[in-house]
Amino acid sequence: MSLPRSTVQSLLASQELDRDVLVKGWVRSRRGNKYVQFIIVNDGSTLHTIQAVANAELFPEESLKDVANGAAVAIWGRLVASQGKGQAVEIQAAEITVLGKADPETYPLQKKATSLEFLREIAHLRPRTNTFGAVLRIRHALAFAVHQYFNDHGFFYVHTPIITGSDAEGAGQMFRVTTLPPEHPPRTAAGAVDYSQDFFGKQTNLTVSGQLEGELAAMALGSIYTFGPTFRAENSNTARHLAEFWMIEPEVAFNELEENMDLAEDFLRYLVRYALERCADDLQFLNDQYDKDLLGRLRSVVENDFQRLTYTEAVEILKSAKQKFEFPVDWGTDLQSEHERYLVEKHFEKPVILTNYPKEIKAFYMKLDDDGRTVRAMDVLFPGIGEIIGGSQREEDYAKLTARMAEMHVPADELDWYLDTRRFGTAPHAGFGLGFERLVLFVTGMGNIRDVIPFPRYPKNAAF
RNA sequence: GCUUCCUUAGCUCAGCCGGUUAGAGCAUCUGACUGUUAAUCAGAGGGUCCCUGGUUCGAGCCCAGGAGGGAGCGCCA
Repeated sequence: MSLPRSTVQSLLASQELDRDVLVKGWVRSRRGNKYVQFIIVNDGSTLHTIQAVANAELFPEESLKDVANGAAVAIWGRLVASQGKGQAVEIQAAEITVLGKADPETYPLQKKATSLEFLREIAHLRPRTNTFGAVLRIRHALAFAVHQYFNDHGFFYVHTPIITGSDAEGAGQMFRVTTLPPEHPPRTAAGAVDYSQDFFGKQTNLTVSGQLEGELAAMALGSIYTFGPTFRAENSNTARHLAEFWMIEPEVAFNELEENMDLAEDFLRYLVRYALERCADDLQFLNDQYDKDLLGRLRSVVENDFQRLTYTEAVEILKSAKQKFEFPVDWGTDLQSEHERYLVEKHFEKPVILTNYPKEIKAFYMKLDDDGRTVRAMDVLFPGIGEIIGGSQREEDYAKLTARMAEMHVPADELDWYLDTRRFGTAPHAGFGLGFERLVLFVTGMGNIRDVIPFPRYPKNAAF
């Protein structure tokens, strides 16, 4: 019996019946009587399961004792049209081997649905559930689509460093990377920790963004993107933040804000369309189980243009809104979640791109508008998610950039390498950052970002 | 970090005004059933009521502190 293993997905789609097959997977359920037993198997290749039928002449009930929920099994048999009603095909089992037992008394997953909070505590086993199988397959498809899109559009994938020697990237608190002994680190004469004796001879951190390095690459290769892990040591306790997450950051030389928005919109639409086309079963399952509006919302994103408006226009809309807000709206302050939600979910009822924010509330590298008050920033806001993309046209003028850095107390000496792009052959360029988990959150309709990454990292939690 | 809610069987939860031996559904185990579809039916086992301290004749229930979890807010992607 040296039959190659077939996936459940390929067997369910097979037109070729009455042939010998081998399937390997994990038992989801076994039921029946002393004459016939039905074994339901999933192997992760698809949301769906295949049913193996074990007749008592070949398999007395005692012999199937270990074929319990959660056990890994190999089943040889004949792929046949099902006699039952719930499925088109099934396997008439000839031989069943238990590859790995799962004690029903202690196996934490049961046939019945359970809470996402409980599954978060057993994140090492939750991929075996329908929900997380679906989420992880969709996550894969979206990651693949990211590379597909950029490759098709002439972008180069650039690997920016995970460990960074700069702590001035301006995107939040960083995790320190060091090999110095925490109890007795070497000290300088002045008593400070002597990082010159550390592994890299200086203070190093985990990256909070690959953008600055991405800009360097874009100023040579033209169109680039990064797609890698990113770390923020911020005490953010929300359903939309992680301490470790994956970020996609395209950067394009010669692009200005308008083209940056075009790229963001086309890119997001492509990703959502890709998932709708490739992950129909998984999305249908999530739609039915969690969010009846999911598929409609995804189609609406694919079919409708995003609403573009400036920060100033948004403030005017919010000020004349009938709705009362907890926080007042005032030009110059950043918009609150409730304001963004109003614009996206109530006023426009579609994704919104907000541009030209006051310079005071945005990063130092964003290009100053001619009025000197606003910068060429853009935030893409999605229903239920909030900010899914943050980006800008970058300040390419050396004098203006260094002036902004001085105003915002960004140490220019540490970013001298970055300033070289403005010294030598500077040019307009623009880019943005897309939080990959926020994209997966939107596409799957999950409510908590901790449920769209296999092993979530957040304050007080680094299990597994 | 702030606000607020929650923590009772493996899971999801109920538990009245503080009062005898803490309950249900599902799961598990045993049995029944000739093709089941989250199979069904019958029975059984299963509890540190999150922890610590307090009030009380008596605490799952009231009080204080702590731990863990959810939701919202802030920071942002």
